[in-house]
Amino acid sequence: MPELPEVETTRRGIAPYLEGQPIIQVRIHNGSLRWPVPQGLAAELTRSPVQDVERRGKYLLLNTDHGTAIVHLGMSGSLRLSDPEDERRKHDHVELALASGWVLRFNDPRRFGAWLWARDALQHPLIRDLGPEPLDEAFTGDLLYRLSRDRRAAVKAFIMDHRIVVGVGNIYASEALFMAGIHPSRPAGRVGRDRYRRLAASIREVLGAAIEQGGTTLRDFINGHGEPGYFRQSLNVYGRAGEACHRCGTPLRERRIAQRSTVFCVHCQR
DNA sequence: CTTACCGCCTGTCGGC
DNA sequence: TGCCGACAGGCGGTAA
Repeated sequence: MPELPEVETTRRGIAPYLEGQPIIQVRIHNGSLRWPVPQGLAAELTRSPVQDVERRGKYLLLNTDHGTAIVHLGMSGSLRLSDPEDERRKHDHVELALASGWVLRFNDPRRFGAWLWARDALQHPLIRDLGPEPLDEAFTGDLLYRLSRDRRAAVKAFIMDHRIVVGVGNIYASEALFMAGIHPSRPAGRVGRDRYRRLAASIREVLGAAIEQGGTTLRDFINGHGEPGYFRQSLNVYGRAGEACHRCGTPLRERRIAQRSTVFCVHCQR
């Protein structure tokens, strides 16, 4: 499941192959994604090259001089560069043929992903109201503290709300809460300033480490070149229900919080 | 305003 | 071994 580190890993993998490179053809094999792929996408993308590939939260922004393709990987989406000789795979829904000969292919079995077009991506409704980037300086524990006053929802749901901070999905929210020693069910408004400072630091740390290791591959995540990420071995709680806590040995518990399975240590997280 | 929940979709897994 | 239902989940949308 692509979260911020996986999207960033993808961005780094594909950017050098896309930037400044004319797109000579766009093929849409199945435009029935989360939203229909807009009719005009192919014409826009072939009009002028992508100048740079940017990331905002979990959105990839393929910026051209006249607009931006907004790409989201959803749950099961991936982008990979391939040789045009290589056969198209099942669920390769969008293909960009580059002047260099490479083909960028978007594969997405569950089709929760998206390809959209915007003149001004930062003003697009999906992007406009997003909170700060967790690796930017604007993201601090004090910000979390301020925004969480009077909130009764679980702190885990709070940090997964992308109006608060972007890019923190189910895996890394669980990991950051473990690292900070905060119980995921605790109401957001009942976490103090110092603990939010620790939580913000944990979020930055876990996301940063995951990026360095090329993301987490559970089943299907691959980077822009079809390779897995190696952060999975660093996970302390996610996917480890019933196993011993790495810190104290207590068996980890699993609970659904805000419709998401959540693993935590009752001893280390309060 | 906040919070809770639905549903999109397919692959995988456990139970029988 | 094969079938089937449950489950996974990012996230917008809607209802309360």
